[in-house]
Amino acid sequence: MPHIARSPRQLGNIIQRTRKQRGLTQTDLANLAGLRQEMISKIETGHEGTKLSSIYALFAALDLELIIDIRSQRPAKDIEDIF
Amino acid sequence: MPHIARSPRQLGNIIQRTRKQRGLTQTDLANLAGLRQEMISKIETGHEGTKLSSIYALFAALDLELIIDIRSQRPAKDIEDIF
DNA sequence: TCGTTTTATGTTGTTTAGAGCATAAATAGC
DNA sequence: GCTATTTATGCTCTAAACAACATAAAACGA
Repeated sequence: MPHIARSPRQLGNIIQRTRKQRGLTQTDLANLAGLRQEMISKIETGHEGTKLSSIYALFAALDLELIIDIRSQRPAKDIEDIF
Repeated sequence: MPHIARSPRQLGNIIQRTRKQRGLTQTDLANLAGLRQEMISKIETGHEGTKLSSIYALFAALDLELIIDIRSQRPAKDIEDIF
């Protein structure tokens, strides 16, 4: 199921949730993505300055995909990722 | 219609296309997003090092939304954003 | 074609990401 | 509770983002 990431904070939450679903620690994920554990920690807590390359590295490691859409009026269902 | 951005390059293409649909120049968009025209140029051509904050600023200005999904087997239809 | 607008490129200075390492804080298991 | 694991914080250093300004290159319109 797709998740809307309206902020780095929400993006971090989604990454964290996915990582845990995969049974990975921050260190595991860091190794998979070629990053460091400290950076995963920052990203998961909503770091604004993260680079695109880091995000894509994480997505590849977690098998996630980035989709862009028009911020239209969506079904109320999507009020799920608020925090 | 949603677009998959599998790389900064594709993300840049989507941003550029949306900007033109809105009838904006790079300078217009830069002003809207609080960035500089040179940066829009780099982002649209696929700059890997762009910061999340810049991407979100652009998305807000263009009324775009970021969605995360599992990179599952999608309908072949989505072979549209390849370049 | 010429002149204008738009986009790409280049430079310098400042800020910050991220590596690498240490360690503190928090969490989980017993 | 205690211990081990995991996550968060703090440090220095190097590389790179971004602002700001200039200007070249490209695209557009009469």
